[in-house]
Amino acid sequence: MEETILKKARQTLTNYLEENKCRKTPERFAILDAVYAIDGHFTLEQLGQRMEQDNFRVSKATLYNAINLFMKLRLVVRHHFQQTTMYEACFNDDYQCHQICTVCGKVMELPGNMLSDMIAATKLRRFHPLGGSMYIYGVCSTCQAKITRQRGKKRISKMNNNPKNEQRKS
Amino acid sequence: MEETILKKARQTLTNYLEENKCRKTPERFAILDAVYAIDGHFTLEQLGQRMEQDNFRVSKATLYNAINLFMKLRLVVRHHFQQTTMYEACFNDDYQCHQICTVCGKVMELPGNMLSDMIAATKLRRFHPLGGSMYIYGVCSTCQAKITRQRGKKRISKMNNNPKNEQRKS
DNA sequence: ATGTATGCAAACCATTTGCAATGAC
DNA sequence: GTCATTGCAAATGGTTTGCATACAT
Repeated sequence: MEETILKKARQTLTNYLEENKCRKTPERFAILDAVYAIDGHFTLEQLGQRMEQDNFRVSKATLYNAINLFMKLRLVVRHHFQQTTMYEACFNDDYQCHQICTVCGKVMELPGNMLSDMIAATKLRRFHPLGGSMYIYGVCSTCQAKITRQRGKKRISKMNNNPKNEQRKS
Repeated sequence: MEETILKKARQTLTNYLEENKCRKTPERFAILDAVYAIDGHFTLEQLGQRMEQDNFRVSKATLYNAINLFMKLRLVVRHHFQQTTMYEACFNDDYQCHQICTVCGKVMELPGNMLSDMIAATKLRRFHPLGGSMYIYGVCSTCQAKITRQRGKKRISKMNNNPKNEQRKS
């Protein structure tokens, strides 16, 4: 995570807080720092743990409070993957693409610019777009390979079709 | 909702159940019928209510059981809008686009083919896409108009920036 | 007859809310 | 000093689970 990005994110937060007569509490900035220190997706739990490691304990209420604010300011996005909720820092990166394997649940990130280009090219009448998320579902190469191999052995293709297999967390 | 679509969806379900030695229970088909009888988004609560109106009561566990299966078969998709979870029938409509106003929370559906075209055009190395969802966030025309009007009156632009305003359900 | 699916209630996880105490301004 | 923000605990909403019963096969 680049230094500059964090600095800009902090500035965005500061601007908002000042503009709206909100308080610049140490918690808010500490949480923002933690968010931007994590690379990639994280749960709220993980965020809290990370902060404790840095000797800064905050309540869940405050975490949610801050995260909600950050989402509003588009400093953070939330994703609902299979059974888990994941957050992600997203400063200056308003468009994100995710590739999700419906068999193993693995999530891959793709460059967001393909999405922004596409939205820019689309005529959205009477709507001013500010960002977006895209989720592409399918089968990853690893699972595809497994399936092909299995199909070779058994004719009754059960193992990759039974929904119960994937209703549990990995 | 077209008759044919429901018929095909039922066939997909039948195929799956037979293929996987699952039971063709009346509940599963009744739930599928209800899902496809509803036009657009619905909550699980609403789905249950709709079924009760049709004199077919099912437990929540069974509703979730069926819905999870349908999601797996891509007969249904789930969306997490602001504070509520909404489901949607999606047979033969594997790509859906949603336009979400970040001010009032209104959700508009857009034709999914723009998304499928785009994904088709993208080289996803080593990934076999089966469907996708896209969410475009921004400000709708109504809210845009309100904001412009407000800005004219007050210079302190607070009303559309305070996150607390939108954390409540409309 | 067998074992899968259902219904119910309890458990669980993510998130919000109410309220008293703290601290930024 | 004032009021927004925090922390805590309780409440809420969505979803899953465990277990006894029902029923599709």
